[in-house]
Amino acid sequence: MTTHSAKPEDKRTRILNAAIHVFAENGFFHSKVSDVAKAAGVADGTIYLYFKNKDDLLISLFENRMALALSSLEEAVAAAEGPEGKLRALIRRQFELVAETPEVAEVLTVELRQSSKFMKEYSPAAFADLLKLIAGIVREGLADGSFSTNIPVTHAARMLFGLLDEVTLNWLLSKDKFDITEATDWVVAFILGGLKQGK
Amino acid sequence: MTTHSAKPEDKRTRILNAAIHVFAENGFFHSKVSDVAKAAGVADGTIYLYFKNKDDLLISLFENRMALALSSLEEAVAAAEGPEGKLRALIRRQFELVAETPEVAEVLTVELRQSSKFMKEYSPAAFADLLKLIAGIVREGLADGSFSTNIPVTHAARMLFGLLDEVTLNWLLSKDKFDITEATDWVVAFILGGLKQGK
Amino acid sequence: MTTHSAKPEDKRTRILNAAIHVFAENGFFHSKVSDVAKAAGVADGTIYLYFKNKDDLLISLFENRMALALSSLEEAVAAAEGPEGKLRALIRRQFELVAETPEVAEVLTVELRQSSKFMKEYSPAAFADLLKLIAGIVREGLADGSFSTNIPVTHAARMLFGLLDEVTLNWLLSKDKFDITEATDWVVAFILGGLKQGK
Amino acid sequence: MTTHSAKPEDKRTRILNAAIHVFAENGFFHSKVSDVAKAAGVADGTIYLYFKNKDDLLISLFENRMALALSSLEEAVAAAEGPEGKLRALIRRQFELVAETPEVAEVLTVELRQSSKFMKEYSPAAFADLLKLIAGIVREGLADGSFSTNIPVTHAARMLFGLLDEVTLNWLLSKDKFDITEATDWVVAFILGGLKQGK
DNA sequence: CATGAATGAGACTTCATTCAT
DNA sequence: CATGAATGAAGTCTCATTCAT
Repeated sequence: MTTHSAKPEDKRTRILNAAIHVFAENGFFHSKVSDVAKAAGVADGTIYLYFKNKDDLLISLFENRMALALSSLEEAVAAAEGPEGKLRALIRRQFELVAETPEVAEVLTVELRQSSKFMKEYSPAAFADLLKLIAGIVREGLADGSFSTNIPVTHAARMLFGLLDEVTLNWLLSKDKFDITEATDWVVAFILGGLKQGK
Repeated sequence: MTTHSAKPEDKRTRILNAAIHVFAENGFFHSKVSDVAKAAGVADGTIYLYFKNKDDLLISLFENRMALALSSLEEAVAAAEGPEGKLRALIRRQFELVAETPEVAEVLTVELRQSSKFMKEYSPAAFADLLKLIAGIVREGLADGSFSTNIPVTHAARMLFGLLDEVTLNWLLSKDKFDITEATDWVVAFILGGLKQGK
Repeated sequence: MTTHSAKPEDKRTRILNAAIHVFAENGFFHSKVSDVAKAAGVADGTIYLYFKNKDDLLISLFENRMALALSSLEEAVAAAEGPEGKLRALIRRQFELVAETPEVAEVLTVELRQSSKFMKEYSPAAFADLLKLIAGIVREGLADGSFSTNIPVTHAARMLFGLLDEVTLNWLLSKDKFDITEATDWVVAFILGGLKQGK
Repeated sequence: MTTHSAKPEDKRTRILNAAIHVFAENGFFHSKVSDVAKAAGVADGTIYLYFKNKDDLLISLFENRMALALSSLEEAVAAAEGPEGKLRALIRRQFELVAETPEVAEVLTVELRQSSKFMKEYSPAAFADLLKLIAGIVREGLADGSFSTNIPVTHAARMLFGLLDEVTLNWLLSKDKFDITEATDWVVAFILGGLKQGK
């Protein structure tokens, strides 16, 4: 009756997964802890055995999922050749992730902004790492001559992130989802050539 | 005393201004209606004479401020020459607005995203108009040969918006604000030339 | 533009009439003073020039309408011959009044009970007068031998009132209103002969 | 301590009992949910674990108490012989119930009328059953010749109910309560013989 | 007299969190 | 470890009443 295999970790994960669903559906503020508990199939009080409070649940979720996303992106980048290839791989993988787990993307995209404002101090480590990943590619491109710009690298990285972020959000909110491959092409083209590409 | 009696509009405006402050400071969900009332120097109940409920206050605020921002941006664009000039004017004015009224920018940037998720259906008309403004410039540039890209115009416009949006957010959250003029230059450079500018 | 003929009394009456409508529709507790004002075509504050507060409005309304109803009932009774005739006249007039002004009946029937509980001490004078009117008929009937009962007259009067009251309420709440003449016949028959009439 | 742990039903019942007290004392509209909670010895929020809202509390109370009263009345009627005996038993039991639990009677008598107006559609099932019980006795009396009237049975039943209801209310509001036995006698006499009894 | 914008006390209700079992 | 009934603080909103015009 009781599966002994259910390690504590399992339950923590189940709660996080449930939280993703619930937060993606209703947003963090409109979500009730008891909804998460119900979705996770645990009692309300159980949440508090694994998380300090509701905020901690959101933060843990960010950390958990951003780390996952980041490593997936890093993996894709690592497997690609050259700055342009890496950039394309990064963007493509990002869109793949979004398409595979839109609920995760929704929470990360929508709630993170809100929260990083509130908890002001808070900004998930993985977020900084993502910026670093992007910056690294840009830096590499500048070094080997693939890219050429005098925009400070960190700012360029942020702009790239914002661009991806917005396209992601747009995709999440749109009814008739556009095609990921196409999206990748556009974004890469835009990033590489700006509005003067082909020139 | 100065102006003989406060017209209704005055009070509504005062409440909206107060709401901007309060929402920018604490975020919409952490703000209490009574805080807005206090900041506006009116009784709690007075809020409800001008707005249906707390949500309506936020929506009204969006509508009001986005319309103002939009007309300012349109004005700047209208005064500029050529697609590139217009693009630069748009971006520069955007950053000027952000620098002048960071609280407004904060609410529009942070809360709007959250809200466009919840009120899903809701999206301020002015937001669509802003996208149209951007798209118009891009289209003009494509027509006269200033720009050249095969990215669909609406998607390009969205990407431009996301890029601006993110840079804005980054500026708002950063402690040591970067210089607007520089920001304008970077962003324009990035948009026009992408990472291959100069090539 | 201003009809000078609108004597203060007119406005007071207008407010009372409006209150009848509103209270009958929504009940006293669910009715807003501003609804009454709107229905009366006056400003909210004007209500307070004629009535001390919301409760006073209800009380005044009771007094006003019960007095009207009472005098109508008294008139009907006075015009009738003999105890039986008077009883029948009373009952018939009661039903006529109910049919003519159901809203008034509704307020008097439904709200008065509630109120006589709250305002415990309060009980409109006209109500006592109505009981007296009924008691008088009973007493007259006992004196001339038309009636014969050893129930104390005041209690008999109360029972008669309750019976009428309930039939009235039933009529008000029922969809397919029964015929007044028939109702009169039944009630008179019941009162005169009880369940053993004809015996 | 006595009974090991309070079953949920216990707490629900405690709240209902508290509500009776509070509503009888102040009336439904003037009663605060927090007053009921205080009287029940529970937290405000606990009320909402057992009842949807304040209105539901009142409705549940009606249903609960009317059902109890009805079964008591039915029991009394069942134990009596013949239509007259049953009628007398019904009336006597009604007055006994009122004397034993005047607060319950007060709520049922005063608030029910108000409510059946508001919640218009709402009318407790037990109320209809009570009318059926009365109608059954009348019908039985007509069948065996104990009673004789050409008033439609359902209307007769309603009149009987109204009569009882009013006498009950009168007793509740009067200071020097009359004697139940006498009241039973009067009412029975009135119902059986009308004002012409003895004839 | 009349207005109606403004007030602000207070009610209902929600829900994060606790803790006895 | 897990539960989920209970808590009670806190927030939104209503509306009777006032008062400056």
